[in-house]
Amino acid sequence: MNNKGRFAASLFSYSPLYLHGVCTCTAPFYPSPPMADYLLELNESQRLPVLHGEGPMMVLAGAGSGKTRVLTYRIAHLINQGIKPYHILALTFTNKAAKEMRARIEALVGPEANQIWMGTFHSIFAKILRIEAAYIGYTSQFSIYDTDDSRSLLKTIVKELNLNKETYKPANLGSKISGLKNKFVTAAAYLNDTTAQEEDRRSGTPRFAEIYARYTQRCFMSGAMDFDDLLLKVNELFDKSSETLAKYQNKFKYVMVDEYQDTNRVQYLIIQKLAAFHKNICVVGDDAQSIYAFRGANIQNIINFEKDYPGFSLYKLEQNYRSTKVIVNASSGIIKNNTVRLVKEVWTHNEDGDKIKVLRASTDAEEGRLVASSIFETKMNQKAGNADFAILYRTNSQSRSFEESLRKLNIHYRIVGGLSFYQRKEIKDILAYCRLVLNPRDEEALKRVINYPTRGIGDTTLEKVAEMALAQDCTLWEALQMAIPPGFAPAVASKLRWFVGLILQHAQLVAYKDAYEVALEITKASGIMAKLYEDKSIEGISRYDNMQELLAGIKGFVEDGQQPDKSLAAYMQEVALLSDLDQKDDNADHVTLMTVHAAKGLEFPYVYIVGLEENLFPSSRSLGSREELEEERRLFYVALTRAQRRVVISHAMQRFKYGSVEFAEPSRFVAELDTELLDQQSAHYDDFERNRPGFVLPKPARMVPAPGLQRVVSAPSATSKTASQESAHIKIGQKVLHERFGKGLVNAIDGQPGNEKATITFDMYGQKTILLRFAKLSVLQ
DNA sequence: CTGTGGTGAATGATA
DNA sequence: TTCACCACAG
Repeated sequence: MNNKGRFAASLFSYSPLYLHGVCTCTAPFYPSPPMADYLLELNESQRLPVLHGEGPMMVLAGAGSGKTRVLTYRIAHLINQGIKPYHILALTFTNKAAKEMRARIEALVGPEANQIWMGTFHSIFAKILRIEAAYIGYTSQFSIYDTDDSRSLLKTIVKELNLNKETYKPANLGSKISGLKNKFVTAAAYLNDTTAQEEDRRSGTPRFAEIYARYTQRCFMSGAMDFDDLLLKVNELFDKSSETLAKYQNKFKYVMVDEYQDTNRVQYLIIQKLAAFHKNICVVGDDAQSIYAFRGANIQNIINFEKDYPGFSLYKLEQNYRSTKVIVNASSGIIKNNTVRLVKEVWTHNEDGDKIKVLRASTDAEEGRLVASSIFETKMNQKAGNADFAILYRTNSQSRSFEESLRKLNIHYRIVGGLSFYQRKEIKDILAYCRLVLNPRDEEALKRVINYPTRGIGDTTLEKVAEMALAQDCTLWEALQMAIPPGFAPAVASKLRWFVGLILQHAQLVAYKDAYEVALEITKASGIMAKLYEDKSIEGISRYDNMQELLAGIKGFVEDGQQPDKSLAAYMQEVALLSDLDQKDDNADHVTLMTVHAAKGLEFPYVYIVGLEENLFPSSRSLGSREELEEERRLFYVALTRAQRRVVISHAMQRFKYGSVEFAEPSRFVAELDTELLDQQSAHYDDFERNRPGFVLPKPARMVPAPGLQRVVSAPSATSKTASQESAHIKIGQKVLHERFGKGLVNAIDGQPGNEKATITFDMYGQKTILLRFAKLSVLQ
């Protein structure tokens, strides 16, 4: 009857079979009305999913193909068709994306757009959990533990169990627990899993199961959930109470999921449950942009989608509107090196555009200078503004050299990510007071502030209280209240009493004062304000300013007309799940510096992808498995596809790591770029580098005059040995030594002169194809 | 109990 | 390089 099944069957393939049909679909559910204006703004393959009526559907969308647009218009269209906005659930990746989408929908359908349930998985689920908390033994005032809180709790537990903190590192325990939770393995399930525990014994952490169980129990006692719990508990809720599930199934007649490729197992299960009744589920994603496997995202979810909804409609968006042909072709070429892919071919009508530049720097500092001066130059030549540029790196710690160089050229920049505002100590301290006022059982918040500012409640005292809590199997807060008469010197007891009173007093304010008033009063009464005010050091002043900024932010929240609930609880709920990407966008003109992960979903005319070195990008931690390496490659794909007009890539030959210099070689991803799309600039090497033993100077490429502020380095002298000269020595049958792969035998050489590729069988690593231009090879015998 | 200074370990991306 | 933790002196 239809051909959907056939397409569904060929959706996933290890050796991709390209289908040229752009889309398969049934006729739109709704009889075609006179086409609304907004539908004319879409191309054919975008319009079809927008018009899709009921029933499950998936939109596979290439980068820059208008995925968000489709989602936005589809929701708007549903509302125009008479669907009530509060029957629509839309799950996005960031709060910012949700906000923007809501604004665009509002422009199409009017103010009722604010009734759509739209937000991140975490924020929507937190909202549901606040409403339904009683079903799972929580109150609606539960706290949300961030990563630091979780780690600190784990640390306490390890200490309580008298375990070695070297073998049981909080960070490792935390990520293991998170991984389990995302795979839907609860502590109870883990305790029953003898195989897993056997594995723990073998790996030297036999008591892991116990720690996991205790962690879970302590979170529960503290009335707290960690990030993973926000998902896990919703699932638990729906399992426990079928009426609650039915309520939400009925409420959310239409379920939309953006960035579906980045959902994990628990998210998948919840979506499946919610959509089980109406089956009006619409997922949008791009397998090539799946970059969160490390936190449990599972490509399997896309395959499961076929199994769960065998008759689903598949739509593909393959026309890229964002980037030039060079960029589209380069990124497609990169992603083709992955074996696991879905069937999709991205193309564009856009102009060819500039070739991709590769900047080579001798050091990370020079990389910063080269990139900054290239931005400077481009700004002049192209009349571009700062905001047209982005510098994307693999790790946050790489930002420094770019910051310095940009600052020297007086180019304004903004760093996204890294230490966010809400992660700063002074901010977290104030928020911990707020948390405590709302939920005094919150152990982590309590430990954080009971002696901050210092008020004579030291470690010994706290330890005593903790012992009592442990003995009585109650929370610190409860122990604190009953502990006051016995066992404490009168002076200490009165300090404890004072603290309890402080919290209780403000807890009462919550009922009738708004978030700003409560926060301001607790900041004053606790002594934080005075403490921060006293400190007149540079950092101290900035801490005080941050406090003021936080208070101003809370005031802004309270005064926001859009915000119906002005309570402290409402504010805290908002703030706990903010990510750095959600920062209020200011319109100032600055270059954006961020990780590639953070750049997902964004676009910039000029994109600099930096630090393209082995062991950095791809990360050294990814080299162990094909899956992880392919994720790195998708990450590079994401980076490339952020660019609209021009991509510049850079790498350094040496960089600072742990405060000392490490040598680096160019990333394999650079070699994977089609050389026809590359425009190589000259390399800059200092003498130190050139004298390094075993160093082979790459083939000098076309010299490009450095911009005025750039130190000009002369071309390699005639006496230095170039790679092309070196590679001339390399013939078939030759034995060679490679810096990383060791000894090998050359089987074949092909490619253009100056760009030869050699196929070499290495003793240790097997056969590899290597670009001689990049390889550090020396000839044996 | 508090504050300081020294030592040692860590840098993968995130809600 | 930077941060976290520990020991020690006040």
